[in-house]
Amino acid sequence: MRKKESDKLISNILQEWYECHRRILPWRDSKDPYVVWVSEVILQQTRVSQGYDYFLRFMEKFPDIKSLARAQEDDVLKAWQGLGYYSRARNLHAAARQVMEKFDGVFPSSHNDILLLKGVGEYTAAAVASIVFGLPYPVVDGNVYRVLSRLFAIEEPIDSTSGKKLFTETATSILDQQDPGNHNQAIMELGALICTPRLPKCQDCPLQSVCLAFERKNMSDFPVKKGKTIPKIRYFNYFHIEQNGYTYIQKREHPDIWKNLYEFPLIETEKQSDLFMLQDHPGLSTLFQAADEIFLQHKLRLRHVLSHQIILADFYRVEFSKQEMSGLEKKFIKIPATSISEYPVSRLIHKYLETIYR
DNA sequence: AAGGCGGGGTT
DNA sequence: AACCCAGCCTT
Repeated sequence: MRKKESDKLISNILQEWYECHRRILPWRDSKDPYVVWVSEVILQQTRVSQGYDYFLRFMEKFPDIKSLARAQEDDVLKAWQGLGYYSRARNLHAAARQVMEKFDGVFPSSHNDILLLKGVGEYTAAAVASIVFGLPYPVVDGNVYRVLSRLFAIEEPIDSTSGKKLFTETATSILDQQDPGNHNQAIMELGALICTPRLPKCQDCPLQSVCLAFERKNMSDFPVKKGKTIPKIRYFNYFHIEQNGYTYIQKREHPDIWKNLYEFPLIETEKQSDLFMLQDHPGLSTLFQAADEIFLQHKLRLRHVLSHQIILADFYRVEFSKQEMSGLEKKFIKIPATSISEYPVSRLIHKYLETIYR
């Protein structure tokens, strides 16, 4: 299909605007695939302002793909602590080892091979392929959905299979084959700075004169989305033990929130529990097998709001009638209380520790 | 095709 | 309070 003149015009406008208005960012225009890859993964579902410092610290701690591949997963997760979507860190780490083993330590340079890496989907593969290797693949992220749906008044839902296909085709049609990397960054930057979700800055937009949504004054109707997820409420009861300067933690290993992060011993209940319900809870004696008597003291209640879950967390201090609690270290990891800061934990646990030890 | 996975900023 | 962010993976 021959590219239409209007498509070339749009790309030219985008790139001219980009040249003047682009932000200076540490990963911008790097031709090191590792740098671009790490930045793209950090920026998945994450704003630049939120990921910026994480990127700098991550690159300082893991300067190249070898150092990342050599690292312990715990250390990678620690560098990711607080950023969320921790599968990104686990996959990034696994993919670094993939590159060392399957690609002999050289980051793959074809779109197909990049796509084989764990945690790399269509978006990230297109971003790295175009920005680093100059390959003509269009990025289709949240920014692009927004810009294109407004520009062409596309009412197809972006969270449908047909919609993804249509938007990818549209992005392909306007893609600058000569400089796909610059074009891709330009359209994303416009989405981030001008064509924002609410109150888009149409008065500053270089595409105003060719934007259908602007012409119809219905920018807020785009993009169309059908699904909305209702957050699920969960009740976590954490048990904080501290004996002789030691505390006990465990690793969340199930496919659930915060997989492979650390936390205190936990009982999750169907409903909100209180001190008395937990004292009699059969799970409590199971959790601390050998204990004769268990004394609980409620310390803190935190409401942790996420986009797909609301976690109501109660924290209890635990003491036992017997001084020596052998057997506890069989189920849990016994560590000096002060060294919990060396382990990757969720924001929820972090908030608790901050409150208690302040 | 649908649901799960974090945390924080903007309006 | 609702929305959504340089998405990906599993079921």
